[in-house]
Amino acid sequence: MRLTSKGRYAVMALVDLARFNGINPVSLRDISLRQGISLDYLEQIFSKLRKKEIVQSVRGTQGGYILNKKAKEIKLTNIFDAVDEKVKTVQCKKESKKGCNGKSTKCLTHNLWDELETHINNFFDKKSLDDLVKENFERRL
Amino acid sequence: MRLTSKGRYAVMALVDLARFNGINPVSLRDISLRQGISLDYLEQIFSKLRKKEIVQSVRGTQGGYILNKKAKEIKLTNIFDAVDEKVKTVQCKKESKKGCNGKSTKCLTHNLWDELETHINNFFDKKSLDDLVKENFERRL
DNA sequence: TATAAACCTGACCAAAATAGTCAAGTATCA
DNA sequence: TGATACTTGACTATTTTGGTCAGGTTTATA
Repeated sequence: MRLTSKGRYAVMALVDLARFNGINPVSLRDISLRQGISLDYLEQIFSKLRKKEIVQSVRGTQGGYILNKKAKEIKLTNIFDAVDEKVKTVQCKKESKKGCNGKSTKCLTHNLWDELETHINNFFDKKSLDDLVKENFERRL
Repeated sequence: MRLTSKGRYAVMALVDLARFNGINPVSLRDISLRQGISLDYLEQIFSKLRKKEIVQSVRGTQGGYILNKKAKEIKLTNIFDAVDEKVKTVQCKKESKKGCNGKSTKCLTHNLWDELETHINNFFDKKSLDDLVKENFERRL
């Protein structure tokens, strides 16, 4: 089981954005420099975040991104969803008519992974971007 | 984030083994047939399980494997540990002297992954092999 | 004691996913 | 009109995964 860095970068970038979120949009270039994430990669990530309406883009000089909702309303689940970072457990549905392993029943661990998914998602559902900003900078927005 | 099937197979095989655990050892061949897991792959997995003393092997004709502890005492954490299925989150320690991303401080999500790891491990610490056997076969061993 | 069942080990490999890079735009503000 | 910044899509090297394959060793039993 691994957590990929795409999800991690997305969260880092958004915490950074949330922190500097104000009157002016924040450019990806600034985020790239502060967080040490390649600009090209950030663009990929923010493209997805924009499509899921987590951020808004502002084009042109002095453009950049702003949060589309309050930091408190953006849950980590939303972020991971946006960048296709899901908790993928068992792919028991490949041959849809059969159960796992091509047998006629569910595999012995089927329910286990379902429970785990729920467990993890609960964790991410509770955490908001605002929580992370507070934890890191010890101040309210 | 993904869960690999090695961990899943290990759990499946052990649930099967726990169910048929009795006077005679259970052969990998039987497990392979019942669970639809390749024999070669099972051997790799059981080699690791044996090293971590989760199972014992019995050689020779009529040989096979038996559980080394009571099913109730084998937690899923132990199983995943044995097959190197860990919750790997951030590898912030690559350049050990620096923080994440080569910066001097921890990355903004460092604590988050720590918390998540704890959260997931709590889940696996609570679940025992015996729980899974009961869930699947609705009877006590 | 021969033999077959079963364990044991390590090397090897194809496919998929990851973690990006690169190139070529388009939009918009100053 | 030029600079800045977003936008998109193709491409790719590396790593991981999910196994297979070959060649053993051990031991119960016929």
